[in-house]
Amino acid sequence: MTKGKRNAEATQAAILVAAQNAFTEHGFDGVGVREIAAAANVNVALVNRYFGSKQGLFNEAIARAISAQNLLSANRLEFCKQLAAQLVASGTAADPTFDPARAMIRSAGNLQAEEVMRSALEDHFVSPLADWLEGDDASVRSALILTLVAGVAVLRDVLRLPSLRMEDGELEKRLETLFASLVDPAGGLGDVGKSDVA
Amino acid sequence: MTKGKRNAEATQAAILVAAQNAFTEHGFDGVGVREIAAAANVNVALVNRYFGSKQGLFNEAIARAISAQNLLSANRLEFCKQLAAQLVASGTAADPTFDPARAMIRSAGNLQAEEVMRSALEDHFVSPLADWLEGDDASVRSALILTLVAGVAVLRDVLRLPSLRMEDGELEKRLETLFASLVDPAGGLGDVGKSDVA
DNA sequence: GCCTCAAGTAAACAAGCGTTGACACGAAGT
DNA sequence: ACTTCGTGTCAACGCTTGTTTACTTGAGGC
Repeated sequence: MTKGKRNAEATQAAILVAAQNAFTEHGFDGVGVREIAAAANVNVALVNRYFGSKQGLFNEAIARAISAQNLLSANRLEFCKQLAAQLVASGTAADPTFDPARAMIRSAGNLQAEEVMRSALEDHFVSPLADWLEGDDASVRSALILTLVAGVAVLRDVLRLPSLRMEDGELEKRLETLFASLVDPAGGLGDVGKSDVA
Repeated sequence: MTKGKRNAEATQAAILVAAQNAFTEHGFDGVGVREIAAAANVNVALVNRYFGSKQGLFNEAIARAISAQNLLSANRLEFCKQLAAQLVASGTAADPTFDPARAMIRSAGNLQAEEVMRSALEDHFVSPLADWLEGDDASVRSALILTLVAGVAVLRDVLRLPSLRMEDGELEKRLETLFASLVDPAGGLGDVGKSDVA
């Protein structure tokens, strides 16, 4: 099957991988199809042949990424720990890797890309997570968990904000705590009798 | 001074406003200088004359916005309330308005824009806020507050994630709680049941 | 009036973009 | 051997981009 030459499957895969890496680093508008094709050692025209358009390629890239991860298997405490750990660990790879979060943030300027990302995140992240949370305002709490993930992706992985790139230990602990307060249906909400900040 | 015609000051202002609105809606790469000039009822060449380049125009737009807001005057509780309220209120204006957060998110794909935004946020938001917080890990806590702001900007204002666009009351309450837990140096960290105030 | 310089205009530049159609290759089917 | 068709190549299309150059217009100083 994999002959190395004249193999459509391998070519499509190569294009997809190159596109994912490129989108991660430069976003949808920041990279051209010629660059992607060159990185995949493939002719430009093949991008349009196999994926219809640059937009189609982006859609496919996002779709593959979203449907490939599942964090909901662990118990509630483990979920918080794993999510926090994964967040502070991301962006540490030396060689360019596909990071869906970064790719999405960097493509947030494109209107069509926004649409793809909205439905992908709502259907494959917020909604399942809300079901799993199983409490009051599960929808809002789920969305707020994604909010933290997105915020970290923006400031730490994309903008590389100095304050978020050191003291990883403290950061991870704080994130874990925040997640925990959102996983718990009560979650520090309730009456303001105690815990007063003034 | 303001004669309506052949007024350099007014022209620069018009270009800047048009640019701010355009960047808010389409991001740096999503809008052309011709569109901006047209929206400002101004010739294209004047953009480069008065701001040097499209990049210079963007820098000026961000710089003006960042140095124009200050939320740190209130006490700690009020700060949380105001920030949460401002977050859920943003993006409700009917006519196009300049929203620095949205403009930045939508421009996150551009490398030079990233640099401007990084230093602007670090110097004029995270750093002052960290000083104001005055506790252990003030830097991390400050950055995490901005993380929530950025996350909401991404998901609610840019991607318009359905889950974050309803139940505004609950959302605001939850955000306020999260902010409070980050403003408080202990902030739910450490052993359970304690919430000492400095 | 006249001169001068800032303010505004028009047109073109060079480069890049996504996309497409016509063509060459190469292996499999008969 | 010859046809067939999926695969890959090449060159160009039309369009948009940011920027610049040469030019025209307008208002104030003398």
